[in-house]
Amino acid sequence: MNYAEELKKYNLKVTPQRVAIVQELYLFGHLNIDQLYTKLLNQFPSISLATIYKNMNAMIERIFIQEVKIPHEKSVYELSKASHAHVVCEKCKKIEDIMISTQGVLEEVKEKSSFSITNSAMVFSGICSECSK
Amino acid sequence: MNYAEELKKYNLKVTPQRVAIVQELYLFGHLNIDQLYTKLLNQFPSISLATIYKNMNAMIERIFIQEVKIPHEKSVYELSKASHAHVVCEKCKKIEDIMISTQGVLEEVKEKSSFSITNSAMVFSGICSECSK
DNA sequence: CTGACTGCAAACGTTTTGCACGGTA
DNA sequence: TACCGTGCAAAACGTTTGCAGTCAG
Repeated sequence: MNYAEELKKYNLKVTPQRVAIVQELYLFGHLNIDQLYTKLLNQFPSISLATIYKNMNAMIERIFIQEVKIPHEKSVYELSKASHAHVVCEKCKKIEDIMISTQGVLEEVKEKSSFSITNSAMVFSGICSECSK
Repeated sequence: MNYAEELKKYNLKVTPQRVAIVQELYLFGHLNIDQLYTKLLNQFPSISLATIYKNMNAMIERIFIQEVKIPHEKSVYELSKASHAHVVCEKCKKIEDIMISTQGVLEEVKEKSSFSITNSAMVFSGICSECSK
């Protein structure tokens, strides 16, 4: 993944801090603000939380990254990608993406709600295989 | 619905403020903190936001009420009830409950994730029939 | 060279806490 | 009566803003 190119695609200037944010999200998949801040501090000992917030907001506005709201947890952020659901381990807090076929559910939702649906957010919680050992 | 009885079931002392909170949630289905505060101010002109937060936390702890996290919106709160999904109108912000059969989806999730799932949070966004006129 | 980005400090909005008083059981 | 809940004020927390200096294009 060429982080700089991706940033340009979204009309964002390429700065080292932004590249690092995208890189961390690419490598770790899902991070909350604190986790991101901690990781960036290694590369940029004087980086400011304000910088992170400003950049997150800029990237969210352009839908380069997205917020994932998780019951009982802090929000995490991920690079935008094809629509997918999330599973969260209630014990170790690990988050995984899963692709599920939503047609069936979406049809049912449209039938029962009379809304025309354009987006869905599905988060499933439970215990992962490691934690259930 | 007997609000006082419900509170007792959850080991919560019955106070006028708590009864009012439960009543508003029962009548309106989903409210965020500000909406709840505004409504309660009518009945209790000197009620404090601190009181509302303390009570919400107590009721959430006992799972008498639940937080619903909605993409791009403030969280709303509802009385606990049988598992269900939510649809949100992106224009008028109306929220509705819908009962959908989750078996199919849940099976797919279990297959693809190796998590044992105990909870699901599904929020579908779109435009309601009134707003699409 | 110009406008945008960074980091700092201050401001802001939301939620929590401590305390004195009052109400529930 | 003993404990818990309420309301107020202050504190804590997370996020945003303004500004001066720096950097990307």
